[in-house]
Amino acid sequence: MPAAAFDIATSRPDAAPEFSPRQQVVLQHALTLLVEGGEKALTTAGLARTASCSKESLYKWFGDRDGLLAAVVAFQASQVQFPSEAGATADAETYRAHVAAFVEALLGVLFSETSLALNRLSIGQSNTNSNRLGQLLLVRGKHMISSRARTMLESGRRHGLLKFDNAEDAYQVLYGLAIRDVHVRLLLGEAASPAEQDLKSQAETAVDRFYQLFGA
Amino acid sequence: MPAAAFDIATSRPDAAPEFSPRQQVVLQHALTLLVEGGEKALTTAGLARTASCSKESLYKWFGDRDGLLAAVVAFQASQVQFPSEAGATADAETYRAHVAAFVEALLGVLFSETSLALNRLSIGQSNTNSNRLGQLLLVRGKHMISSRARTMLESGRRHGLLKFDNAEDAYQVLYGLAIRDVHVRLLLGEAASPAEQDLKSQAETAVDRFYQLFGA
DNA sequence: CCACGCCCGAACCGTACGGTACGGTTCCCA
DNA sequence: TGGGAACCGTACCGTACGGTTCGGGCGTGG
Repeated sequence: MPAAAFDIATSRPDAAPEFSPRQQVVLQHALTLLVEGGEKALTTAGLARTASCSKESLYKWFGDRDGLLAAVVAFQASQVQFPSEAGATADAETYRAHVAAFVEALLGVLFSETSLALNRLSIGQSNTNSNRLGQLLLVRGKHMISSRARTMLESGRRHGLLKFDNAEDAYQVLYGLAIRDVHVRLLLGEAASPAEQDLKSQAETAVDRFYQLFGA
Repeated sequence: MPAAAFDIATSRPDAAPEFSPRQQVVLQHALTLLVEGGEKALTTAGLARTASCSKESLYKWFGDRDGLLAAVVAFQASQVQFPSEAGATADAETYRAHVAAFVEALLGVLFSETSLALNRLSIGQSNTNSNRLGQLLLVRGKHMISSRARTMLESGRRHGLLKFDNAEDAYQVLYGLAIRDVHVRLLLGEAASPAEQDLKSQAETAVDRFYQLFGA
């Protein structure tokens, strides 16, 4: 076993994996294969052919197929970034707009084909491999977003715009109002309805209802 | 190809598949294997050994492995049933209790290991096989429940207990308030927190918030 | 100019698993 | 009692894919 094999499980979640440019190109190809054909479409031979690299290099870089999958997840997670919260002090309207923009961005990420493909992959593997992929997706994806959301909501509370006891709880409600069962239905392969594709208005109504529950 | 191969895709969704008792036993074994070890644990040879039947019978009954998986989904869907709505006329408190009971039952089903295993399976396969499993799960599972929920909510509206424009929309909100992102987190392999395991209180708070939004 | 390292492409190996074939047993029904 | 249907257990086949090995090309540094 090469010592340089990719092992995200033991690395710090905030440590950047720092893939080489060549590796990033290969990982992007892997991502494309995954989005197009699901997990079974991502074979080592197929990726080597598509990305014009050798299987030997794949195994040198990523250790084994599981390492490759983990690298794909980590790579894509590193690509996603949310709009950083603008100035901390803001009036009620712009704050609410910030919240709506956050929700819209969240919907945009979760409903993207890339995110769906990676979620399908991780969920499909979640009862094998001691579940590395699921943990990875949760830590690098959901938990990052959740912590970002909590600070946003806490800021709203400090400014007297929102009222709640538990920021995590409030975020979960916001999430539920926005996502409902659409995420799971998309994961199962159902196409989004036209109304569900209008992310902006979806976000608006979710924030409307959120303010009915938690507005000060 | 045997003409009797199991093909749910062309059968009416409300037509009972009617598996023979022997087949039901085998399907129950298959379900157990799936819950314990995920999809890769369900091999034709393994199932034949576990269920003490021959691979030849499996192929005669279900056509091929995909037919077997579809049969497992259909079988389990036929096992789940919700508490049928009690008397149509009810005062406000018992109606609200009905809604809470419905939500609690919904949580109980969705968070069960069996449901999670089948959802993982269907999601993992959702970009192959022209997506039979996902369709099956949606039609026999989610859509059934959703239609049941809509009639329940419509009844509440007729009795002047709830107020909304679109029953489907209202149900989606109720779903989102109750499930939030717990379902996906469980699908990804994260363990439920103690609070999340208290289905009754989870359902109560969800219904509380639902009434804040849609109570008459 | 040579040596070394990196990498590509292709051939190769082992295995796991889907699917099939077949002999033997049990049970039903004429 | 004979024949057939259903079924079990097992052996078998083909293939796809993860993983390894090897030869050759290309750039770099001494």
